[in-house]
This record gives sequence, C-alpha cells and structure tokens, in this order.
Amino acid sequence: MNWETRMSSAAARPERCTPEPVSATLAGLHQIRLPVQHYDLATTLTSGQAFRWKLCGESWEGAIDRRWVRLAAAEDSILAETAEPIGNGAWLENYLQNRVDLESILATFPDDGPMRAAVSACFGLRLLRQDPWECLASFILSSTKQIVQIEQIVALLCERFGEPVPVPPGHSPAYSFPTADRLCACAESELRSCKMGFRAAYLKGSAEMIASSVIDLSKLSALEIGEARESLLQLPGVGRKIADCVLLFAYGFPKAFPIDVWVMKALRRLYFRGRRVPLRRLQRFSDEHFGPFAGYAQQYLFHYMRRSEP
DNA sequence: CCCCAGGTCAGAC
DNA sequence: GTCTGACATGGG
Repeated sequence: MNWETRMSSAAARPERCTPEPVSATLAGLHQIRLPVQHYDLATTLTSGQAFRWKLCGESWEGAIDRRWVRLAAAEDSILAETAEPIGNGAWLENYLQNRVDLESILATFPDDGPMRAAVSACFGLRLLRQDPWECLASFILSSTKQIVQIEQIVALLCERFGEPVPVPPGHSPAYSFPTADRLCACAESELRSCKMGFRAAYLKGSAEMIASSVIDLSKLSALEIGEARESLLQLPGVGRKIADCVLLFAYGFPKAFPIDVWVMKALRRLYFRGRRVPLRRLQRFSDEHFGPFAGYAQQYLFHYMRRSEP
C-alpha cells in the first residue's frame, strides 16, 4: 500500500522543496543524505513504535529488514550509512517516511489546548512505516511490559533466532528480525528463554498462522481498516490495541488509534476531567475528535504523556 | 511487601 | 453484552 493512495488530504504532498537525496561511498560504508525538515529522529526512534534502535555516540544503529543502518540527525537532513549499496534508497525513505509533509498533518489536528501542548512538547515526532511481521510480533511481546523490557526481549529474540546481516568491517554483529517460519520451528520453551513469559504461546501461535498463510499479512494493505483489523484480531495474543498498533505503524492506516494505559490516561486527564471512562467511549471519542490523522495525534499524546510523567 | 508496565483471554455474571 | 483475575518478568 502506498501512502499517497490512502491519504486524501494535503498531507499527500511530498515535503516541499525536497531535492533528490545525495549518496556516496566512504571507506566501505555507503552513505545517503535525506533532506528533511521537522524530523526529530531521536524522538521518533524512541517513541515506542520501533524497538531495535540503539544510540551509539551521536547516531542510531539498527536494522531495516536485512540491512544494517546507522542514522544521524543533521540540521535539515538525516544522514544514513549502510554496509551494502543503498540502491535508490526507496526502502529507507519508505521506512523513515521522511517525504511526508508533517506540517500539513499537524494542521489537521483539533485546535485545542491538549493537542497544542502535545505538539509543542514533541515537535518533529514522526510515524515510521515498519515491516508488518516485525511490528506485529514486537507488539505481541509488548503487553504489560515497559518499553525498555520490550527492547530487551526483541534483542534476545533477534540474536538467537534472527540471521546475521552484513555490517561494516570490524563492527559488532547485527541480526535480522526472525521470520514467522523460523519462530514456529522454535519450541515454546526456547521462546520463553527470551524472557517473554506467557507471551511465548501467543507469539508461537501467531507465527504459525502467518507461516501457514491462514493470515496473509501482505494482503491487508489492500483492505479497508475495519477488514484489516478483523483479520489481525484472528491472531492469538492480538486484541484491539495491538491490532491498531500494527495498522498504524506497519500499514499506515492514519485513523488507527491504539489506546494503551498511557493514551487512556492522557484522554481521561486532558478531555474528561480525570474521570473514569469506558474504553469503547474513548475509542469513539478519539475516532470523532482527532481527525483524519488521529493515529498521528495519538502518537503525540502518547509521547507527551510519557515524557511529562517519568 | 507493594504496584505497575504500549493487553489479552477465559470464565463469571 | 460487561467485569475480573491470571498470565511471566523486571523495575521502582
């Protein structure tokens, strides 16, 4: 699925005045510079949507599919380095969503106090476009876990069951995220040894349904959001919240609005005077109140809440 | 000892 | 249909 076909508003336009990215090779490292404005790389990579980015000095290291990547934020650009030739960089730009015009998305948010505060607290926060299986599996592992621990579990899972990916000479090894096929070949006890506890059965069960094509993740992008959600809800360990995370972070459905404990706190506190509100009412409120890019607004509220209340 | 973490599920009404 | 407790594990 592509962003353009799904977005109907002004936000479909690419970032204005964006020149073609420049690429180069340097000492076995391949570089590409992506011009972009209003992109807070650190906030984006640590906002609880992806779990594999590590801060190494001034830059961020991780893997996108089977490619090792190092990212560094500059004034009006992101510098990316890879171990292998980058090609045209479409895979990278798709992941980073750097051509999305952030300001036109922010312009669709409701003009109320809470949203103004959230946007000003996390300006430059973006939504990534992740691989569906990695995103799904990661969020199956996320339930009632803190983000630091999710990162730990995912790292263990990749080290043990992922495949080594090419890294720069002398660099420590990096691993791909294990495929569904690989994970259903694991015993549940092997998965548990990655400290995922009761989530092991969910992960294995979901991996089996994906590997046996009971659910075809590559077909969800063609569906309407409700249909795609119903499909994800078939998977063990996947309820409304995790389904919405995948719809938002992997498929880019802009109306997907995952409500976790933090977003619930934010909605209650900022819009319902701190009162207890049934989840389904919050769900309806968020769908009606936050506009065509509600999912983006959700990510701002989530990060705003976490940042203001350590 | 307590409570909580980017929840989901089965079993009770 | 809604509500409750169990589910592993680690941090504060």
